[in-house]
Amino acid sequence: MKLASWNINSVRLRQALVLDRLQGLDLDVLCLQETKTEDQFFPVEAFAEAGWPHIVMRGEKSYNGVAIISRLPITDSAHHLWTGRADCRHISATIEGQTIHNFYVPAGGDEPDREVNPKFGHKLDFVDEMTSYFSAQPPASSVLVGDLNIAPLAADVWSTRQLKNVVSHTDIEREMLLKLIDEGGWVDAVRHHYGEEEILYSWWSYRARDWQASNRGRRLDHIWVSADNQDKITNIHIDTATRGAEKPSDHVPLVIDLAS
DNA sequence: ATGGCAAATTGAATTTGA
Repeated sequence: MKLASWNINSVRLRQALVLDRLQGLDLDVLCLQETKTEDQFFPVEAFAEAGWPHIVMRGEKSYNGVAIISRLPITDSAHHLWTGRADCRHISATIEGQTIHNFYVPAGGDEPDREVNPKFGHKLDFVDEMTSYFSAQPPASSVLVGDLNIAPLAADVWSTRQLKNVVSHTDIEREMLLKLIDEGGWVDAVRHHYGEEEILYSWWSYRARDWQASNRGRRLDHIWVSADNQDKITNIHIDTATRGAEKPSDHVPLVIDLAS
């Protein structure tokens, strides 16, 4: 199965780009985040006509939103309300016996202090709940993908020193994400493939004059697999070129090939 | 420790992202 994760930053605005990448990357499954579209307006017909008719989504107006687009049948789908909120930050689907979890973890606002910034508290609570959830029911035949909004390793950011107090790379977030991987029973498939030293990014800010020249990226998007899937990883690809598309998302697709 | 931007919504300014 060839599966990708991509924060699309509006699926309606970038519908053509999604179709282009589905075809160009020859994907079986695409997990989207930040679709920013209510379910009734999701462009299901366009994807179905192109050969990806199996779609589950949870969207809302303006914010958040997740979807799983597949050319293989989806035999089950579910979601969980993390931190008790009905926001659209998680959906799961079963495809060819694999349970695929698609997450959009809260960004966390600007100030890395939950006392003055409730959004940061929400983010920490969200990750903490994910840890409890997966610790209690260790994943098997599972894949977890998404925009987790945390770059855990030094080689996941352009400057670990300069981002030390910037939300997404603070010590507490880095520790909590590594704890979630460890206690939740996951393997970071991208690091398993590339090692811990290689500099890897999945997001480049819109604010740079030239994203490629400044290259101040962060690895905020992730693909993890359950331990029993570890030896089934046959390839990992970060589709950096997509950041240079016309009207791009600020995130790029991450792709995994998983042997059946 | 940013910020030179972008998207969606409501009606040119605000919120959110990271």
